[in-house]
Amino acid sequence: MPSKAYLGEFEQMVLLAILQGGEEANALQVRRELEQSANRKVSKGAFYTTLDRLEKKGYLTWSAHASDGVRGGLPQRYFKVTPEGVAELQKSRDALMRLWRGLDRVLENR
Amino acid sequence: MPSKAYLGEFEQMVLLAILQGGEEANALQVRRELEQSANRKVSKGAFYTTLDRLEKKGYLTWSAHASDGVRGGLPQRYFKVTPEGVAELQKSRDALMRLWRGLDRVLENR
DNA sequence: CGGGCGTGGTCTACATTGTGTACTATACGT
DNA sequence: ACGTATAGTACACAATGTAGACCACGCCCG
Repeated sequence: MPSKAYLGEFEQMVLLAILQGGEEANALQVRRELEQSANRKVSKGAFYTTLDRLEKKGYLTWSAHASDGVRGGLPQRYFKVTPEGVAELQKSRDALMRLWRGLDRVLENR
Repeated sequence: MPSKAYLGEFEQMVLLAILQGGEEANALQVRRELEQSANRKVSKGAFYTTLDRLEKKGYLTWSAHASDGVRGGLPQRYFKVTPEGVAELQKSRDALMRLWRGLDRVLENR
């Protein structure tokens, strides 16, 4: 019984930021991508909490890789969006696309 | 002091659905638009609650027009997105645009 | 060679947003 | 008049968004 719920606004962005990193994106990379693209501050709490919830829902998986050479080098988490995650992203995107249709005049930010 | 918070996923859609109705969209119209475009059921509760919250934040305004001729014709609410609302929509849209960039291969739903 | 500091990551509490359900009020039709 | 469909309201609760304090680890310094 797949998802009855929809991706939240932030969840969506997190998933997208992971995809932007290509296969296996590491946490720092993702966080940076997020802050840049969305132009907003992302606290650790917000970030990891969301990540964990997305995992629980099956929209992403992760694995820990030893981070060598870096200060305080703990194992880092590397993320990957599952096909289910991608599917959800598609759904959200489609809906937005439809709702934006014809509103370019209004929404175009120039 | 403008918005520190971001539009939620559903809030965004509601605002967009109003815009789709042109100037002054009436509730029923908006709800229908929403259900169609987002392909999801929208309960009255979800709908009006969100509308009220958006109003409180200054992203929309509304007025009541007598609905003539219809069964049980209560005054109906007509909605209008404020410039602030539009600005928020733009922000969200821009962020998503940036995050989608280059992912067409992955996200294209074919 | 041991303690401070800068890491990445965890936990937890709380605010905001998303959602359904039961209820109100008002005219329409009969 | 009265039942009923209709638009909208009230309220309760679930899910998501968010920050901050915390923890464990290894590098660096003395």
